[in-house]
Amino acid sequence: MQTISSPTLRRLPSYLRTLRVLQEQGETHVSAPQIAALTGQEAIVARKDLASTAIVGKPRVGFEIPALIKAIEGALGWDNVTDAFLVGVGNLGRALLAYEGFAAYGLKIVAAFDANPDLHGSDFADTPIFPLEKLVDLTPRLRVHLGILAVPPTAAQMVADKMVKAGITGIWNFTPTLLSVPESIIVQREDMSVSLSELSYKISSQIALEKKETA
Amino acid sequence: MQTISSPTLRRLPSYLRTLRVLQEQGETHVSAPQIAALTGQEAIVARKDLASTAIVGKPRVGFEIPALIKAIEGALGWDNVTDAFLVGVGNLGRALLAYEGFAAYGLKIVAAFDANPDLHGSDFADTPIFPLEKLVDLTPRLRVHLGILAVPPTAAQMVADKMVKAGITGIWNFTPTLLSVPESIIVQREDMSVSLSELSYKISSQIALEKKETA
DNA sequence: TAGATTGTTAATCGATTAACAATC
DNA sequence: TAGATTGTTAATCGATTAACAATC
Repeated sequence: MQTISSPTLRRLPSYLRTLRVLQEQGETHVSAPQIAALTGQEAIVARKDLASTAIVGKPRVGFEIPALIKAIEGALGWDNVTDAFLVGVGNLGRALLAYEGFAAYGLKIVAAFDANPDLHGSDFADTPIFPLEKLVDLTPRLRVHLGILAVPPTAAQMVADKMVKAGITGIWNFTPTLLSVPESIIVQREDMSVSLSELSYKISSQIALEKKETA
Repeated sequence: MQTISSPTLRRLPSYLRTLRVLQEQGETHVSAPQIAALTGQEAIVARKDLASTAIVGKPRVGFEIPALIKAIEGALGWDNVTDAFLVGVGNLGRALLAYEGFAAYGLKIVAAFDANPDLHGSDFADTPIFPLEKLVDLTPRLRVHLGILAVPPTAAQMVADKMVKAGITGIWNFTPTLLSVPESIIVQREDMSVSLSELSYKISSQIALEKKETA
């Protein structure tokens, strides 16, 4: 199995989204240049990205949409549903629990955990909320391998430790904290400041440019 | 002014966070290798990144923490507060409104907008919520240049058009929709599927590897 | 057939990493 | 002074982009 580069992985979801829309519209085939136009990419980029999923197309015709959807889902591991736990039912946690789009990514949050006793036993967005102490018990019982970390930064490492102890193999970290975990654990950061820094830089560069032009 | 590469921009926030912690702990100086260790980077990466902010350090001693913080904030445009609007007070919108960390990034959400009349006139996290129709009026009056888009995908383009019409120059897009806006408008995507695709791929690669080893 | 699109190889570009002299 | 760290130049690596023959 060839490996897929990170930039390609980050572009595949928008192709997939576009393909699903096209399929709903009754389209049967699509070309790489078409996908590129619909996702704001260069044609050569889309062509290369699709190639990395190992699907083959027909010159002049393009790709069969159902097969291409399957190929991308397969490449991303979104073809079978992954059960996940969420820890931290604050504002962000609730936003994640309520987000209906995860199903399209093969992700299902089957349970949530929080330290606040007032929440225990209740549901949010049809997901039951358990005490944090139950995490270590329930993870192996429900065979969950993915943990979503949405707790305050101060609790992040402590909860990550619990997740590792429980047998979680992947952590989606919505906390700005750098986690120290065993090497075998996969950690994916989802840090808004990372994205905001790019935006701020571009905006302040633009403002600096405008001032220069005015002067 | 030299430009700062995107990978560097994406690493600067975690350096900044670390520096602020060190400052609170009473530290006065820090070296690039120290910062690297605290943020999980290679020493050479941190050294190069810091160099791109144009700050100079002292061999053997490192950098003065207050000066370095100012340099990074300045490079990112986080040194003066940017006022922003948020449109879409759903679960995600509320999570963003309640997030206290934005202040550290020089970002302040001064008003929110929503189509739902039940919300109009009320506050969430001390931020007033206005009808969507007020957006075009209020943007120039409050001199806001940054819009945060947290509406359902179906409304994304329509709201983006309104933002552009109102005079917004930068859009932080939490929607999976590809926006069509004038070239001068800066759009930053914050798409969870992008991050999730990397994580899913790594997890399914790991599982594939384990199966291979077992076989 | 004609020609748009694919698959693939080569060229370019830019970021990462290495190397090392300067210096506090 | 000795040596850790800086600033900077060079080498490496990998992604993007270009080029083009194959093909439906």
